[in-house]
Amino acid sequence: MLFGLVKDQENCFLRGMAKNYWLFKSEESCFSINDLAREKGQKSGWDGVRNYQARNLLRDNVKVGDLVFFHHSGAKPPGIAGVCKVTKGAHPDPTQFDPESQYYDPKATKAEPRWFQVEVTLETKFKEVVGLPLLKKTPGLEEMMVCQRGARLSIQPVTPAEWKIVMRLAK
DNA sequence: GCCAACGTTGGC
DNA sequence: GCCAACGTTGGC
Repeated sequence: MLFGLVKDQENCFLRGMAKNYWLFKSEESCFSINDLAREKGQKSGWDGVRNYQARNLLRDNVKVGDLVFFHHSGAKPPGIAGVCKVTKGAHPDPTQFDPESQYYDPKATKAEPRWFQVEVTLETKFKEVVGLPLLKKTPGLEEMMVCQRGARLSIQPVTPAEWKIVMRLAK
């Protein structure tokens, strides 16, 4: 399922067609869309991803120019808060080398980094968060990964059709 | 706070 | 390589 989607997107990329779409999850209390808005240039490295499947997507499939839904987890309600754009492709996540960081990984070395990040720049903050309950009851989003029970992956592919529907909900 | 779902670890 | 135990995520 996931593999199929990623494969499609890869093909898309190879054919030089439209950009890919993603959903990145962040705990609202940890790093919210407002935090991103306050960053210099409204951009930030998407650091702290410590899951191999998500890491692989970041490293291999997320490309400059791709568009990303900024999703707040742990919020009331959880939901999509806005859109950002990938402005720099995969590079080592610096927090893995920082003993002071909560994301420090003593097994990672600069020669062989284990974790990667991309840079995202804020594009749009939605007037209202598109809440997960609304996503779940919207026709056409039944298969959307974030709507699935137990879908913990923090970097998720989004289909163009799903993207369009969510953008319509945001207006 | 509960708990389901999922990932990781480590003994064997 | 299996699988039980444990830890984490994240909706509710």
